[in-house]
Amino acid sequence: MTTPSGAPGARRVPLQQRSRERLERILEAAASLFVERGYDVTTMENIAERAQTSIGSVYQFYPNKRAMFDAMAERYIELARELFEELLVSNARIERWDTMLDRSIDTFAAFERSGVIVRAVWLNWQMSPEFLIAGEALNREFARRCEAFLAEHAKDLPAARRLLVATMIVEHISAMMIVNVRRDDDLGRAVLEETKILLRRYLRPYLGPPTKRRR
Amino acid sequence: MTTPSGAPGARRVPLQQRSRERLERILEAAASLFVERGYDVTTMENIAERAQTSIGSVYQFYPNKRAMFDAMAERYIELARELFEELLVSNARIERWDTMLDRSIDTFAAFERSGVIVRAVWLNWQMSPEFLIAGEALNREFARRCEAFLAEHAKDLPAARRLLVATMIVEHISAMMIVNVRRDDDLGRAVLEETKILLRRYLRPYLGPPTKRRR
Amino acid sequence: MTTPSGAPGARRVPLQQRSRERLERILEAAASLFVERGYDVTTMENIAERAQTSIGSVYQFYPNKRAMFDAMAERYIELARELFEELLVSNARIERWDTMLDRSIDTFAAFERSGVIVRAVWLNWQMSPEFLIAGEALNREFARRCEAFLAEHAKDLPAARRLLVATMIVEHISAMMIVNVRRDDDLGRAVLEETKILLRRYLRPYLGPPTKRRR
Amino acid sequence: MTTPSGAPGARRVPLQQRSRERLERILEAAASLFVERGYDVTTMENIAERAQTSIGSVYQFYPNKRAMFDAMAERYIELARELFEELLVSNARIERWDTMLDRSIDTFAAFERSGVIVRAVWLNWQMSPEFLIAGEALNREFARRCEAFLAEHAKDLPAARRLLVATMIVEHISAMMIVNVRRDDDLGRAVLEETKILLRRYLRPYLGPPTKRRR
DNA sequence: TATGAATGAGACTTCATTCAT
DNA sequence: GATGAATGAAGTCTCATTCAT
Repeated sequence: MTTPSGAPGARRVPLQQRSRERLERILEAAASLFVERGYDVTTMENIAERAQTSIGSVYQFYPNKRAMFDAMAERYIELARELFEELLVSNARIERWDTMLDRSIDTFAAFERSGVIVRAVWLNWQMSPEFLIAGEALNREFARRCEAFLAEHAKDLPAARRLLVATMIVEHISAMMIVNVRRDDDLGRAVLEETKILLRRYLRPYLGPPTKRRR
Repeated sequence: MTTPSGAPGARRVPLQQRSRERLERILEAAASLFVERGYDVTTMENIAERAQTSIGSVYQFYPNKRAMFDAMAERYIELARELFEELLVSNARIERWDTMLDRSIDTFAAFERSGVIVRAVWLNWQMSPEFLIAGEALNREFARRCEAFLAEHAKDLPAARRLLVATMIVEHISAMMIVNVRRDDDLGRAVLEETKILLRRYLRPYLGPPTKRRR
Repeated sequence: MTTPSGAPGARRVPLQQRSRERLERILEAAASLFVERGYDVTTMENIAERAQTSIGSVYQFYPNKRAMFDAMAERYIELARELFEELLVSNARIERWDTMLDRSIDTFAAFERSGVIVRAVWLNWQMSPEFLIAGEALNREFARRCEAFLAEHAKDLPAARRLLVATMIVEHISAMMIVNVRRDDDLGRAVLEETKILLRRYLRPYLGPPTKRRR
Repeated sequence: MTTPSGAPGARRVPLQQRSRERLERILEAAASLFVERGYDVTTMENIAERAQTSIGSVYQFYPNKRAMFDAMAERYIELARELFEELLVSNARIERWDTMLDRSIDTFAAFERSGVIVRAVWLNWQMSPEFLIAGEALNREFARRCEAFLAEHAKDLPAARRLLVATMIVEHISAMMIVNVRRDDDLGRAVLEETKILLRRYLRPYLGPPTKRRR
């Protein structure tokens, strides 16, 4: 956040072509290992090896293992923020809430599939004990936004239940994202698709038939 | 499996009152740490300390950390098996699928709340990189059973989609169990309750109105 | 040496039948393990197990592992001393040095074969780094006695070489005893027999033809 | 065997001057401790300390204590093999068996004195319970070679006794090598010299007067 | 006294991090 | 910068010894 974009949290911002490539290789290597084995179990040696560099080079860019993850996380957040803005804009034009839901899930899923780094951050936020708090905070944040949406659109939902329903949406989508990231097969993709149906059926009584509602 | 219940996989099965208490303390300590920090990060020293014993005592009972977890897992499986049998019996008497669903979720939730050891096993199976495979295998097994149920009851569901819907049920419940275990507050419990509603709405088109179906 | 014979170095001198038996069992168990695996590698647990007692009982008799070995060693020394006296007496009656040599080797070999405890002490004195000094001291002592014998009988041997020849006798016999203890087959026994021949041939130039020499 | 000489079985083969020195220091430190205290009793910490390095450095080169010893052993074997070939060649030119014997003993003795590593391997093969089997196998191998020699040259020795005499030669030389290694004083060296005499006298009846025999 | 559980010092080993080349 | 060797704190595990029953 304090460092310029491109290598947030990094020790040194590489300007040379060579260095930038190396940094990218290191980050990808680390991310893929974090996905495969988890943050705790991955060693710095592992990372250097997969990145085809020396361990010294890894430390050239990041002062420690945690900083590396944090750098990924910042990149994740930055990308997610952009995505979210776009999503808001594009959703603003949509009239039906079910389409918005589909669109949101698709967008999020596409994001999660967009790179190892994103996957690594998501998976470890959600699953590594080290980062549970971060992951939960994130979900809470999402839930708050959802709640706002419900406040505006779910006229049939009592205010007292709004947070609950919002949490449901977030946690179920979040869980299915993990399934999606972990199972790279057809079923994984199908589950995501089916989740749209599931949520549509779940939310209908709260949001009403997905006809044009706006104004 | 060959050792008596209560200390499967153990090095030594304590018969004295004192020792049994100590073993229980160690197991509880380990389990609570596994829940709080995760399996990988928890050290044997941590466990001994929280159990208020020496590290030597821990090793008296289990030859290594993994064996300890496995012992918990065996206990989990044993209890889960019993529970499952009971559930089958009690479900057999129920006519409405939505009641069965509620009952199943309640039973599972109660089980998960029944002790730290159960929680530790569940959480780490689902979340620790060490055990991901075990956790996935377990979910697959559950899905298979669900599939069989759907084959019998979900007349409106094409065979090709059965595995998908079964996977949905399992993964969503499983995910909410994690939420339930992790958030020990009211919202945690409410989420679980709401999941019953969610699944009822989701499954209705497949299983029809929850009227008496049997014969 | 300070404690009464029967259990030298022991914590407690067992008077009861039961206890004496147990002590004997422990000592035999320890000795056999010391022979098989060596002193360092043998654990107190191992000993208790093979003696079919508890580890507590072992400590009832000996305050620590070393004390156990020392007790065996004292027993060894005591027995060896007796043997040596007898040997001197019996050798006194013999006129031919080769017969004396044979007799000595046979006696020593028989002694070494007389029990595990003796074997354990010998082997570990000669081979365990822990006890090397003890073993070397013992050999030096033997060599000194041999030297005295040579001084009297080996008229053709210059005084300057006496210690050397004595050392040769001791070290070669000692080494063959180890072979004898380690290899319990025919070859092991044959080697010992052949060593008599070897030493006879070696010593003849120093001690002259083995005719009656004694006045 | 696949790694270059100097660091067989090693984790990492150092190419830098500095590292090679360090490795050598570690190996020497370990060897000297193995000689002084024996393999079992020597700790990795001891080795690091004497080598004036950190324990981590020791593990940089060898994954564990055993691997370190094995590396030494490989070096020993390699050197011994060369030596043996040379010995065969040089012996081929010699006509008298006693000269060959002397030469063999001298060569072996010089080898044993050539460095701590060699001494450490020999001593521990012959004495540490961990390696007894290796040591015995080695001696058996030597004995077999000796037997072959006797088959060709000891016309007066019945075939049935060949193995025995070969075993005698090997075990006696082997034992004296241990004496030689352990006692670094004049007597130690003298014993070795005297052993030549001993074996000459012992073998003469089997091999005849040491005149030219060949062809 | 016999038992065996409890203890903890100390050995082995890994790996994040530093540092010399 | 890049490299990879060096470091040592920290974790795993064993086993001699003590202690409660």
